[in-house]
Amino acid sequence: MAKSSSCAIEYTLSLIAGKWKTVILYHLFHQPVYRFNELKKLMPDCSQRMLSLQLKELEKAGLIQKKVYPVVPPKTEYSLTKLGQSMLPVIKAMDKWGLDHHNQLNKEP
Amino acid sequence: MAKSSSCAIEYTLSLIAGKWKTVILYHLFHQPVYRFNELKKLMPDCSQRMLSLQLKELEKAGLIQKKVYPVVPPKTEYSLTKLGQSMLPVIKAMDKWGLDHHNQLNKEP
DNA sequence: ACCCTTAGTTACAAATTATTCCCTATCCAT
DNA sequence: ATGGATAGGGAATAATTTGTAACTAAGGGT
Repeated sequence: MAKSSSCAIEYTLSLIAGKWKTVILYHLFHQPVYRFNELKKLMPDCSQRMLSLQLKELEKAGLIQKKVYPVVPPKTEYSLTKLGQSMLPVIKAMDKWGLDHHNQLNKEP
Repeated sequence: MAKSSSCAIEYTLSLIAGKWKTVILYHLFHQPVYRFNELKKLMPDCSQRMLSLQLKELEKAGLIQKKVYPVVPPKTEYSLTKLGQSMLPVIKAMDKWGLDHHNQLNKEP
């Protein structure tokens, strides 16, 4: 995304700044392996194409990896790489902040 | 930015996702008060316009506040709100990750 | 009279991201 | 023969973000 970043934070942000990337990472922290359509179901507002793009970028960044089974119908499995796992503190901090401060969330009984 | 987010992480990301927002927050954590041009100097690649926009969005999000002194030439001071301060763990985690993993950074002696 | 400073704004162009809709391949079941 | 399931790809378009450059106000200094 960003060509170069003089600053550590910019760099981190450049890797996770896509609209769905942090959400994907979040899900993969909760369950280590997901198939494409399983992720899709977890993110109903994310179109198939966007999911595909975001996965591709995460993969390119080295945060996730995918395993393709040459079967019919196709089957792929996505999981975090070691690098991706190291992002856990960031994702966790963001999740916690959101839970603590997004009042619109889980308000109704 | 995002209209609504079903998920905590998306919400957090929506508030800090601008190109310079995390950097601004980062600087304000290090020094609690900055003037516009002081921030500008810390972020040479950020244009005046972008800085202005990002500050405005951070303010709208309630993460920073600004104090305007009605003097000539103008003087304004930016600082974190309480809400902004609560973002520290997120910013810190991102900074740490970037430092740990951005090899291009501080490589040469 | 003219320039400097600060903290912006405006207008416009360019680049990046996101959305929509439809298309592919292959095998299995009906 | 048709339709379904899975994991995408492609093209066109829309929306958003970012970049560039010039402009403003108001007072002080020379």
